[in-house]
Amino acid sequence: MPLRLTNTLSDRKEEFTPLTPGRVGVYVCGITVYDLPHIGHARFLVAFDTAVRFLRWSKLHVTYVRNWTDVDDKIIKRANERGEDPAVFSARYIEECKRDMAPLGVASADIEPKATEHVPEMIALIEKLGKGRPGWHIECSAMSQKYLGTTFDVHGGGKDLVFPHHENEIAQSEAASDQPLARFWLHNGFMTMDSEKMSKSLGNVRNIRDLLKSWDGESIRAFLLSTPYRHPISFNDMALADADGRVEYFYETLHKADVYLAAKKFSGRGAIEGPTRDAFREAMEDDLNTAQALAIVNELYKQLNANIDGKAAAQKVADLRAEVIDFGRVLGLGEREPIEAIRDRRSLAAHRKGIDLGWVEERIRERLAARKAKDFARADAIRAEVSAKGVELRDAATGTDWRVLP
RNA sequence: GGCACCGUAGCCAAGCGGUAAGGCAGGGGUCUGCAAAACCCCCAUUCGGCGGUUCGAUUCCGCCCGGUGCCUCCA
Repeated sequence: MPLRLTNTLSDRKEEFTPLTPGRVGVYVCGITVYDLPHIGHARFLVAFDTAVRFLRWSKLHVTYVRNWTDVDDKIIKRANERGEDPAVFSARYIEECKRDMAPLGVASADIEPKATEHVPEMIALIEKLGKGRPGWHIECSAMSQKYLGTTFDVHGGGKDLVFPHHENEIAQSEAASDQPLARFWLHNGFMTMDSEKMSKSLGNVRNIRDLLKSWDGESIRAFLLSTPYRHPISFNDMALADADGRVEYFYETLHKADVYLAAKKFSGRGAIEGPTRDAFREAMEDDLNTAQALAIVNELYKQLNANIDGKAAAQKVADLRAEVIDFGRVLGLGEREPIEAIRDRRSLAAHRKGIDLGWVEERIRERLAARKAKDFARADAIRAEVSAKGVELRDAATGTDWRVLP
């Protein structure tokens, strides 16, 4: 089945074929940098990052351009309020944005043009148009044309940009070039906060940096992918906790597989040509349905667990492991070294709940001694003690591990 | 007022013409000193309501009810 994308121009799913076979040009309207990025920014960044990952997984050569709008009235106003040079101000916020995007697995685009560095191009476009006005989204018209040509494959952005930003872009670009601007227009749906609009006046804007104090960036990404990119998505702590649990499950399973394969002294490679691969591809080909893709990945993780529990052949376990890793690369989930991810995530969770790591280790040592002495009453008392603090002890043949309860 | 979108099990959420994915919660089981984790089984005769089109509708059309967004250079 070919890739089908919902094109805002026609408001329907259309079969996607690149203008130049094998190559795709993607332009996404990026962030206007006057504050820290919020969860709504995370939504579009993750959505298009995933789209690009999938195109590349599909063996297409992608040129991904995502701009930084680093000059506009809001930026100038904000910089002036702080007595700062607008250029210095916006440059700083670009760095802050990058810092917050990294934990969400959002990679840099191939080209990240800045509006301030393309003023001559904007002026040239305006001159072509006759009477023109700086602003009116001319920056995206100028930059997309420069890096991707007058007509390119995909233009993306938030739903709010359909009008007036993208209408203006089309009007001025096409007036100047007499060619269609982009063939496919993709718009991600809005993020609401508990089904309510996220806005400064309502005081419910959540920036990524604050969220990262409590949650693993990958959990935030998993939450964002749990709904198709075009649908509205409602932010709430329970949905985030669900996503966090899913990421936990992924890494626990991967780690279990690693331990299993190491015990079997398996050093081969897994093959990734299973029937599930087709199902996964079809889900993504259906307008990048990450929710469906995630369900398929989940099913595969379950199989991986079942095979380990059932003491399956190492090759079978390695195959399944290779497959979940492969799909994970498209979704940007489960890409870290499992043991490190588990450790980092546990530290974050412990910090969130105010649990002292050293204290837990000490309790585990005490309990281990009690268990060796067959003093199970004492061992259970220690379990209850740490449990009261939100820590769960997990006994295994190799020793006692622990986790922070959700 | 104009224009969109949404309403699927207790909760989150796919599917959008062929007879309801997945997750959480819940119930039962295997395993376990205890406890988890993991796995297996169960959990919507039904998709806001009423009509219509169709051999067949959660999926298309109309109306109604409920929720949200845009129409101010907010992703």
